[in-house]
Amino acid sequence: MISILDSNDVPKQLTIYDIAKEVGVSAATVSRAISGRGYVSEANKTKIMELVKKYNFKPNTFAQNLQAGFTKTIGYIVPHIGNMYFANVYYEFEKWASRHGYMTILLNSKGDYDLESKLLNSLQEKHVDGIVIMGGRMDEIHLPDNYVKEIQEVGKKIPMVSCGAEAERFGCSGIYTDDEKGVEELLQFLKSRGYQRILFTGGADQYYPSYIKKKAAYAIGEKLGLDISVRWLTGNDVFSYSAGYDSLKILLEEKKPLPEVICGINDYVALGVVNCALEAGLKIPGDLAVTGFDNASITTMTPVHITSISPRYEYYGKKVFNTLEKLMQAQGAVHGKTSLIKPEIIIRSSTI
Amino acid sequence: MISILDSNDVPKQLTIYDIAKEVGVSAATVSRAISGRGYVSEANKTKIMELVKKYNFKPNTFAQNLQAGFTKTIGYIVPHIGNMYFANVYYEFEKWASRHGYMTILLNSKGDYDLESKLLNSLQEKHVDGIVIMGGRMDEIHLPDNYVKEIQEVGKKIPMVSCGAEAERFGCSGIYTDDEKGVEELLQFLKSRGYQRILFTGGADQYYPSYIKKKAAYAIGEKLGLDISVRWLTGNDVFSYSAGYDSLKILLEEKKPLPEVICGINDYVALGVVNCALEAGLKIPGDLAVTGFDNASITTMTPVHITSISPRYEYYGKKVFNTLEKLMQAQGAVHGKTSLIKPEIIIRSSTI
DNA sequence: CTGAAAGCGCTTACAG
DNA sequence: CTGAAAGCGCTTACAG
Repeated sequence: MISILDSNDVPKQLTIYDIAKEVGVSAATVSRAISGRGYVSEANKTKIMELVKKYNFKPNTFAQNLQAGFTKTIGYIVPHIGNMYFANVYYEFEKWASRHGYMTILLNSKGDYDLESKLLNSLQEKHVDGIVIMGGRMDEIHLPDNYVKEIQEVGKKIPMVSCGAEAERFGCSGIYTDDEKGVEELLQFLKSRGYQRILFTGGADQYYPSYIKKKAAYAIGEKLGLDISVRWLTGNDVFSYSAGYDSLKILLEEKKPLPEVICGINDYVALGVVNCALEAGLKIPGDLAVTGFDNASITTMTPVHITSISPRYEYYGKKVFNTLEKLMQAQGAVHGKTSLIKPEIIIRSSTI
Repeated sequence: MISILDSNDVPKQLTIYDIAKEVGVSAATVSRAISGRGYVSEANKTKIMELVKKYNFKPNTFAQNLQAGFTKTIGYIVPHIGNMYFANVYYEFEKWASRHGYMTILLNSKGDYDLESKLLNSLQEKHVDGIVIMGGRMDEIHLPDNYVKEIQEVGKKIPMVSCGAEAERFGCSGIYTDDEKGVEELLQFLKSRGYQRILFTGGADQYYPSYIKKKAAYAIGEKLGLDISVRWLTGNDVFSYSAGYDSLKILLEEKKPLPEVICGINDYVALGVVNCALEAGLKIPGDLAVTGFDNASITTMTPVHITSISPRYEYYGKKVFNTLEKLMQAQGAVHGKTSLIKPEIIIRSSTI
C-alpha cells in the first residue's frame, strides 16, 4: 500500500515512520540507512532498502530542507525564455545545476521591473539557495535607484549572480560576455578580410550591451584604422528582426553609399539586414557583408549563413553555475567582481 | 539586525520567534497576523507588521509546506528549452502558474529517456504538487513498456499533465494540439486557393505529431479531392531546418515535377524549404507555396513570411495550467482524457 | 483576542 | 549498532 487513506480519503504520504514500523526499527535507523550517514547493521539496512524500493519511497525533501537549512533550489529570472539567448544560457546552466542536485525555478519577467520585484520576493519566500538574474534591469544603464537597492538587499541575503555588465553596482557577482573583446575580434577579422567601412546597427544607448559595443567599436576601429559608424534605432523593438530589416531599408531609401559591412547588434537584427538586402537584390557578401552577435541557431537558417560572435553558451552556463555554487557553499559569501567571458567569432558565408 | 551571527559566523534566519519576542507576543500570534487567518488585535497586528516590513521578513516556505502538505511547486520537463515550441508554451504556462502562487522548476531532458526518468525521480523527491511533461517519450509511438509504466506510476502519486498525443496510455491527463483539425484547416485553405498537388515533408512515422498529420493528410486530402503525398526523411534530425532544406534539394535533383505546395512538419522545416527554393531561383509563392506548423517567430524572419498553423500558445499554456491546477486541487484526482486544442491558421505570404 | 502544545517529516548529537 | 529526544520554522485546533 503506497498510500494509506485516512478518514477524508486524502492519500497520506509514506514516511520513514511507516518504513520503521514495518521493519521493526526506529525512524532514526531508517534515516541513517537511507542517507548512508551513521552506522546501520547490514541486516537492517537490507530490510529497509528493500521496502524503500518496494514502495518507491522518497524522503520528503522539505522536511530535510527545514532541518538542513538549505533547499537545493535556485531561482532564475529572465525577461522571456522564448529569446534564444536566454534559452541557450539557461539550458547549459540547468544541466550543471541538475547534475549537482539543484533544481532551478525559471521565471519570466517580461523585462517588467515591478514584476521582477515580485518574482524576487517570491524567490526569497521560497528561500532558494541562490539566484541568477539575466537581462531586464541588469542591462539598463539609467536604472532608478530603488531598483538597484532592491537587488543589493536581496544579494546580501541570498547568493546572487547577475548576468549583465556592471554587476558591481548591484554588489553581486557577475558573469558577462566580454563585449569589448567580441567587438575587437570582429573588427580584427573584418580588417583582415579587407573591409573598411563598417556600420553597427540595432541597439540603443540606454542598454549596456549596446553601449559597450558602440564604445568599443569606435575605440578599436580607430586603433585599427577602420571607418566605423553607428546608427542606433528609435522605438521599442530595437533588438528585433524588424529593427534590422527597417534599418537597411531606411539606409537604402537614403540612396547614400552603403557601408561594406553591417554589424547587427544581435543575430535577429543581422538576419533582418540579410533578408532586406536579399530582397533588394543585393548579393551577400558580394555587395554587402553582414555579421551578428550571439551565435543563435537562426544564423544558419538563412540562404547565407551569418558570421557571428558566440558567447560560448556551454562555457557561459557552466561558469554561471560554478560561480553561484561557490557563493552558495561559502556561508556569508563575499561577492567577487564581474568575470568577463571571452567570446569567439564563428565565421560563416555572410562575410568574405 | 537582519541576520544574527552565531558562533560560527553563519547568518541565522530570522523567524517568527524573533518577531514574537521583540513585540512581546507568542509565535502563534505572529503567525496569525502574517497569514491573516484567526484573530489578532489591531494593536498587535500593527506592531508585528511594522517589524515584518522593517526586517523584510519572509516566513520560511518550507516550514509552511511541511505543515500544509503541499509545496506550491510544479515540475516541468521539456527536451530542450531552446526549441521555440517548448519555450512558447512554457512562457505562457509559467505566467499563469506565477499568478496563482506556483513556482515552476524547468528541466531539460534532451529527449533522453533515462535522464527523463532521473528528473522525474528528483521531482518526486521534491514533492512537487504537479508535473507537466512535453515532448520526449510523450511523442514516441513505440515506447518501451517500462517507460510507459513509469509515467503511470508517477501519475498515480502526483497530478500530471502530458502534452502529447495519446496521453491515455500513461493514465494521465493530456493537453494537445488537435493536429487533425490543423491539417484539415490547412488543406481546406489550400484548396480554397486552388492548390491541388500537396507534399508533406519533414517528419518520421515513429512520432505521434508526424503520424497523426500524415494520416489526416491522406484522409482529408481524399475527402477534399486533393493530390496528397507524404515524404518523410530518414536520419536523426528530421524536424530541423536542414531536414527541410535537404528535402527540397533532393526533390529538385530528382527533376520530377514539383508539387504546388510543400507543407513542412514544423516551421523550421518549412523555413529550410523556403530557403532552398529561393536559392534555386524559385519564386514563392509563384513557383512553389510553402507552409509550416507551430507559428514560430521565424515564420516572419524570412524574405517570404510563412503561412503556419498556430497552436495558440497563450491558450495552450493557460489550458495546461488550468488542467493541472484542477488535478492538484482535487485530492485523489481523477485524470481526464486528452483535450485537444483547436489550432488556427495564420495566413502569410508564402501561399497565394 | 491570546498562548501553550502538538504536529508536519526528517536529522543528528547523545547515551547506551 | 540503536533508540529516545530535541529541533528545523511554521500552523492550527484547543482552552482560556
